[in-house]
Order: sequence, then structure tokens, then C-alpha cells
Amino acid sequence: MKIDQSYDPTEVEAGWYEFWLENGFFHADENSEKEPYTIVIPPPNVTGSLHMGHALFVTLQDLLIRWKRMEGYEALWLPGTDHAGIATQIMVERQIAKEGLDRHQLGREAFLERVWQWKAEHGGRIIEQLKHMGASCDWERERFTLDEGLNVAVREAFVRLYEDGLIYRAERMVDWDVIGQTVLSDLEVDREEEMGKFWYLRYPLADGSGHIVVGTTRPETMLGDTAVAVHPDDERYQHMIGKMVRLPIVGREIPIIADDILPDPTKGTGAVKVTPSHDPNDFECGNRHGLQRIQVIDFHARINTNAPEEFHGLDRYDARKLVIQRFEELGLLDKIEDKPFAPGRSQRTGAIVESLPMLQWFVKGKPLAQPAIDAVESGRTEIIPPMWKKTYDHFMYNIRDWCISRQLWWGHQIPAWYCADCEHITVARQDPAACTGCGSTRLTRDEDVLDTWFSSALWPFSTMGWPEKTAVLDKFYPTQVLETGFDILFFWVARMMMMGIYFMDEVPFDKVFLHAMVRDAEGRKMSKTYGNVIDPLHMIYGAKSEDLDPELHAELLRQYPDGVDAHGADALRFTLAIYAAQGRDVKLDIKRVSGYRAFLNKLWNAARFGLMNLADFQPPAYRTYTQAWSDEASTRPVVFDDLSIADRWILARLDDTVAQVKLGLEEFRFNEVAQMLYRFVWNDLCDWYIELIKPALYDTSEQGGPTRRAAQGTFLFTLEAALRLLHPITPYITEDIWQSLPRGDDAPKSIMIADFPLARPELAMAEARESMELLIGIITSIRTIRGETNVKPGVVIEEVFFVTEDASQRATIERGAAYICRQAKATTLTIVSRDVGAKLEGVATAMTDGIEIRIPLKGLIDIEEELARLNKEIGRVDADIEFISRKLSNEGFVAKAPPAVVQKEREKLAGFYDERTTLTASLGELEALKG
RNA sequence: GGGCGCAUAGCUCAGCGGGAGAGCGGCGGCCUUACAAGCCGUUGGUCACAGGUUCAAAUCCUGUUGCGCCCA
Repeated sequence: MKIDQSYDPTEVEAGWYEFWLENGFFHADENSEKEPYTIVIPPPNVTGSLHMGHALFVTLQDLLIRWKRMEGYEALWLPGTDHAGIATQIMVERQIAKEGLDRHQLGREAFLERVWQWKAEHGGRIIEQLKHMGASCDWERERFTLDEGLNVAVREAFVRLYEDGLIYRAERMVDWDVIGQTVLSDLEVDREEEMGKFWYLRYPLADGSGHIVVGTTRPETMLGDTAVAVHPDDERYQHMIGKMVRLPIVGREIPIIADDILPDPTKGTGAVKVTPSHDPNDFECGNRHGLQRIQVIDFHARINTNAPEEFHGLDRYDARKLVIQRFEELGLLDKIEDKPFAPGRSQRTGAIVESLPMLQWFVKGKPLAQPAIDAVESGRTEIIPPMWKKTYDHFMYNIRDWCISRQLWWGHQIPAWYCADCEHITVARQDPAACTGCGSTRLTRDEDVLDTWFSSALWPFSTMGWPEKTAVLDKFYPTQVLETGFDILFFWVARMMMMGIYFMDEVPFDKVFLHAMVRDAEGRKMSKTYGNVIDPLHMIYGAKSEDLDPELHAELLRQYPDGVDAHGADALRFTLAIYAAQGRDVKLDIKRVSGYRAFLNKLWNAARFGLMNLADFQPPAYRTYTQAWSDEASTRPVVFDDLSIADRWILARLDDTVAQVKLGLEEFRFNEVAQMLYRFVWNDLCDWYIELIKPALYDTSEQGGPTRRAAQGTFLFTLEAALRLLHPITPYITEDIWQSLPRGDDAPKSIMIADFPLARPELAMAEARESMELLIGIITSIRTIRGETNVKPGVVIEEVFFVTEDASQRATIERGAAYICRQAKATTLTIVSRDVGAKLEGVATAMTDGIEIRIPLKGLIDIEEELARLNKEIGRVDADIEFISRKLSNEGFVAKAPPAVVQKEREKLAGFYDERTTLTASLGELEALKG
């Protein structure tokens, strides 16, 4: 029974994770009879390292899993990582660049070997870091989006979608990442408005009859212009439609066409240049009018040989300068305006993407989206918080085909083979020997790989062995909850819904809980730019100033120049949980983490106090004292009749907390759950209960035996239950304390496999609650008088009088006299009738619940202070009286409000009048005494 | 341009139809043998603004302003 004097999170947390692992507590069994509860992890990027976003999701998911595991479910938390195509490939490309190599020199096979090698060396880091958060994942089932089993799943999915006509290959305008050297899906392109220029270029008519001015944000693309478009209704240009312009610099003659979609007569000159190869809208326009496509910008964003020679090889921005220069020289640059525009940037590389027409693979959106829309509409899958449903719907209803091919090597290679002898494409589960169209063996496999999100979309079932019909799938699919950030609602959640329904004929999850973003204390995104990054591991283990990156952690260093102390995973988890109000960003302030570490220290010391006073307590069998309250009295951990008011009260409060915690967890109100537990442990258990039972615990006389044992039993029971309630949020400290508590031989090996507390009606004990609340009110009132009238803390008040005619109040005061005397430092309590009370002279007066509390001054109370205090109290009561009187004089209120409400107001008013009378009398009397 | 969210104490946020709450901070007092990472007491608010519904609005509706996010 060891327990150190103060809470050291690093020491407390050491060892328990290994203990849990060694005992296999994280493993879920597909053959179990228990009801399943499954969460699949949002697989973190294998190149990544733990950040606060991960810390938040680990906290919430582990909390759910641990809770359900304790509730008796076969809880599976299925972990893994994501191969993150572009990010990983770029990382390794940079590595080999240092050796003066690029991937093409190395070759596909050798390059992939290098990536796998990198993954073997560094890929486990994020997983190890998750473990430091206490994640109770079933590591035996850890998966990687690129591992063998998932490859089978991806190929199966691809082939089936292709066979069903939902995957197709076509030439479309796509977004090209000029740094990543790959196509992206539209979701991977961010648009942010910035200030740019708008150039007005003058194109002369070929017949010399004039010119037309077009506006553009990208003058360099004029090298590939194949038309000028005007709106058919635009009167300014009626006479020009059908004429040709001679493209300056290039010399090509291109037509002026009428198009009712592309040109906006209200913008610029109303005439626009059309470059079908370099702009998606122009591309569409080109298709409508059968325009020629001339690509002048290549995959490296350089001008190619389709443009005049002087531009060959120029970067797009250099080409822009030269185009403008030439227009100026030709006198064809009309004017330049400042204009905001929003270039597309690759989310991965930050490169400004180039729109190019390319032959790529796509997944059809609409047919897959409809069932996914229906699933949410019908409530089969519930999105929490519900505000996200609209966003989900909007995306789904407007879904576009998804470009899934990527010009990368790191990923699932597309299972499509092109024939050298015919046009046929062979798409197959197994590498084919011959073309299924003509039988030719001259096949070449598509070089490209699939978007990483394609494999992620299959995650809820591919990780369970699909396409095999496995027992795991049978047991654990569909999953119960998907918990992730709202930022990947489209990327991941929506696509899992579509694929899950398509391949499994059943939604992948019952509920989707979307958490908010973790920001800094000021609400800014955590980023290198702001230097406001907080590393979860720094919070857990502490960080010396020399361990902190002056750029990344600039803000932290400003706040804590000497570095930060260890706070522990528990404190971090508790902080994130209590911050996680639905729909609200987490604005993480380190001071709060420290605050919750203080809370855990409080819990630690409560346990320490308990252990110091439980040495001689023999707890009954574990299952008895945790569960058997409803059984016959003899099996209860304490003798019910011996329970004090305080004991009964804390049991009732515990029971209430248990019920509310369960409700809160079920509704994903994590912040409220954490708040309730905080209040229960600190305010109820520590501030009141422990203080109240100290006399009983310290009384080791034979006579005090039963009361003492009742307090011991109640305290142990309450603390133990509180630990179990807290365990899902703060697993380490609860395990550590729990293992030190006296408990019977039949106790489980770990708190994490103990039962989650259940609310028990027989512990509700409303009457004990009311009594204790009355006593707390009385004690607080006396303390207030002491505090405000300058009674020295050490001074004992000899006599306190109580005036009340209420029999049950009198009984409560009598029964709680010892509590009042100790907590308020008084010697004797006397209950008197109203008549007698009125005759008391020279007393300080307070009122609570209609009880007058009167303390004789006898030189210990400062009269001036008491007068001030009374005046303040009277002022408060007056305000109350006025407020309620106004309410009651409102005829509408009296007539229309529910009678019970009106009655309550009347009673309150009467009470306040009584209170005022008493207080005023005291005031007058004191003034007389003084005067 | 369309959609969503937020605005409550000095700070961070709960509350979302019946008299404004917490934590931190501030102030005053305590080393009381679990805890000074603590204890006791206390001070802070026309609940963004303007209308409306209701007997009753921080809470529901409409509009305005400001901030944030998503989509085009």
C-alpha cells in the first residue's frame, strides 16, 4: 500500500501500458459472445508525428472504447496507418535527392524498396506516439493501407466498380500538381483569394476592321488561345461574331464565337479569350464549339514547343512577363487592373496547380452518393453534431466524379493493362497473362497508382479481411462509431459511406462523431508560421527549453522560457475531453492542462488520505462491494444502518453522477462528463465528504467502530467507483490508484476490465441529500459571517443559535450538529423558537433556507463589518423581492403561467419577506447597540 | 455568390423557454497532520445590436454588425 506524497504523472504513468498490453486487455475476440462495439481508427499518415489533432481523437476514441469495454462489450479499436501517397513519396524523393538521384534514375522497383525501407525505419513512430497517449487499440490487428490484405481489397473494389461501370477512363480537365508531378482530385486543391492583376489585351481583327479587348488573369495562356468568346446578347460585339482575330505574337487566326455561358457581359470587357487546354471553363466552351486544343504549358509549368520559339522552356511566370512585354511593345496592352483572384493550390505541395486535359481514371459520383444520402436521411447513420448533416448533403448532392489515378509510384498500382495490339483495356484481380480482348500477350500495366483515399474509403471493411467473408467482419461490421475531424468529412467519411454501402450492402458505421479543430489559446491554427505549435509529447513528458524548436514553439518559449513541466497523458486527455464541446473548436491553453493536472493531484491525495485511513479496513469481496447494494444487507460493504448523513449524501451524489455520466457519454457530451466528474471529485468528495468524515475516521475507540467502518466502507466504495468513472478519460492514474486500494481476491486484474459503475436507485436517498445540502448551507453561512466580520480563523465560536419552527429542519440540525461545529468552528448549537430567537441580543444574523442563524457577538465579531454585511444582505433580498413582486403583479403571469410556477414564486416571495424582517430587525438592534 | 457556425464575467468556455454558471484570474484571510499543484471567504455580466413571438427570452423567430469555416 504505497502511495507517494504528491502526484508525479511521469512516475504514475510508467509501466501501466506495458501491463495492459502483456495481459492482452486491448485485444478483441471475434468469437466472443459479447455484443460488439467497434471503432476503426482514422489512420494517421505514416510519415506523420503526433500532433494535437491526433491527441484529441485518441482521447475521445479511447474514452469511448474503454467505457464500452467496461460496460461489457467486445470492444474493438482497430488501428493502423495510411500510406499517404504524395507526402511519403516526396519525403523519400528528397532523401534520394541528397544522394544526387531522382526516382527515375533509380527505377520504380528500387525506388519503392527505398520507400518501404523508409517506412520500416520511421513509419512506426506515429504508432508508438499513440501508445504514449494510452490508446487501447487492438495492436494485433494493426493495418497499413498498403499492406498485402488491403491490396487485395483495393483490387477487388477497383475491378468490381469497373465491371459495374462505376469506374471509367476518360480525358478530362484535371488539376495537375507541378511540384508533386501528379494529378489531384478537386478536393485536394485549395483556393484562397489573393491580390492579383487583371490584364486587358487588345486582339486585332484579322480583316483590319478594328480590335477586341479581352481581360485575363493569366496572359501567358494566350499563347494557346483558339478563340475569343462574347455573349450572344452582348450588343457591343454583335457585329464581330464570326469574324477572325489575329492572335498577337503567335500570328494564329482564331474565331470570335458567341457563347452564352463563358463570357459575363458585366465583367471586364465582356469578351474573353478561350484557351481550352489551360482552363476548365474554356475547356468546356471548347467542347461546345469544337475548338482546337493547343497545349502550351507542360507538366513542369514551362512553355512547350507549341508556342513561338522565344518562349520555349520558359517558366509560366517568366512567360507571362514576356507576353506582357511583347504586348506593350506592340501597343496592344490596354490597361492593367488590380483584381483579387483565387489560384488553386495543391494541398500537399503548395504548388499552384495547372489545369490540363488528361486521360485519367474516375469514379462516378452520383450513383454511389444516392444510397449514402439515403442512409443519413433515414437515420441509419447519424451524424453528430447534426449541423454537419447539411454539409454532408450538400457535398453528396453536388458530387462530381472523383479522379483516382495518381502519377506516383507509392501506392496501389492500378490493375489495368493496355494491349499493344488492340484498344482493349484488361482490368483484372490477378495479373493477366493475355489481353481479354484479343488474346495478345503484349500487355503493359498502367503505371499510375490510386489515390490514397481510395484505399482509405475501404478501411472499415478492408481491415477486417474483406473481400473474404471473415468472422471478424461478421462480428465487427458495421462499426458503431466513426470519430474523426470534420475536415475529412468529404475526403474520408463520405467516401467510406459510399463504398461501405456499395460493397458491404450496409453502412460502415451507426454514428459519425465529428470533433472540432485544436487551436492555440488565441484561436489561431497551430502552425509553424505562428510558432504556436504545442506538441502533445511535450505536454506529457515536459520539455526543457533546449528541446523546443525556436521556430515551431516560439509562443511556448515566450510563455515558458524555461520549458514546460511534465503534465502526463492523463491531464492532457482530461483537458481535451473537457474542451470537447460539440461544434466548438478546442482553444488549448496550457494553463488549463496544468489546472487539470492539479485536479489529478487532488484525486491522488484523496486516495492517499483514504489509504492512510483504511489500513485496518477489510473490504468484502470485490463484486460484493462494487455491486451488491441491492442484495440483502449482509452482503453490503457497509452496515446500512450505520451510515451517517455524510455517507448517505456522498452515495447519493455518486449515484447521480453515475447516471449523468452514462447519459453524457451516450450523447457524446464529453465536456459535460468531464465537468461532472471534476465537480464530484473535487467539490463533493474532497471539499465536503472527506472533511465531514475525518472525525469518524480518527475515532478509533470501540464505541466509534461502527461509524468509522461505515465511513471507511463508503469512502472506499465511492472512491473506487469514481476511479472507474474516470478511467476512460484518465486511464493511468486511475489504474495506479486502483491497484493500491484494498480489494477482495475476486477483483479483476485491472480497472480497465472492471465493470463501469451502474446507477442504483436504492442509493439515490433524496432525503439524505436534502439534509446534507441544508447542513452545507448552514456551514457556509456561518463561514461567511466569520469571513466577512473578521473573526480570526483560529477562533472558536462558543454558541450558535438557530431559529426555525420546521421540525425536519430542527432534526437535521440536531443530527448534523457535529458537522456544523467542526466545519464552522463552533462549540455548542442551540435551536430556539421564534419568540426566544427574537429576544437574542447582540448577534450577527444570517439566513439560509428559512433558518435564522444567530451568532452572539461577544467581542469576536466586528460590529461595523456586521452592519455592512447586513446592509448588503438586505440589499440583495430587496432586489429579490422587487423582482418577484413585479412578476407576480403581472396579471398575464398569474393567469397564464402554470399554477405550480406561480405558487413557487409566491412561496419564494414570502420567504424573502421573512428574511428581510429578520435581517432588518438585526440591523436595528445592532445599530442600537452601537449607538 | 450560396451554406454552416460563433458572439455570455478580465480570459477560456458551459448553459439554449421560468430568478445568470464553472475554471482560471483578481481581492481578503489561512502552512487546519490527504493535497500551498492546497483550504476558507469574496469580487466580476443591459448574456453583440435592433425588432418580434410569449404571461415569461441568454435561450425561439427575423434582421443588423463583427469573427471563423465550408462550397462555388
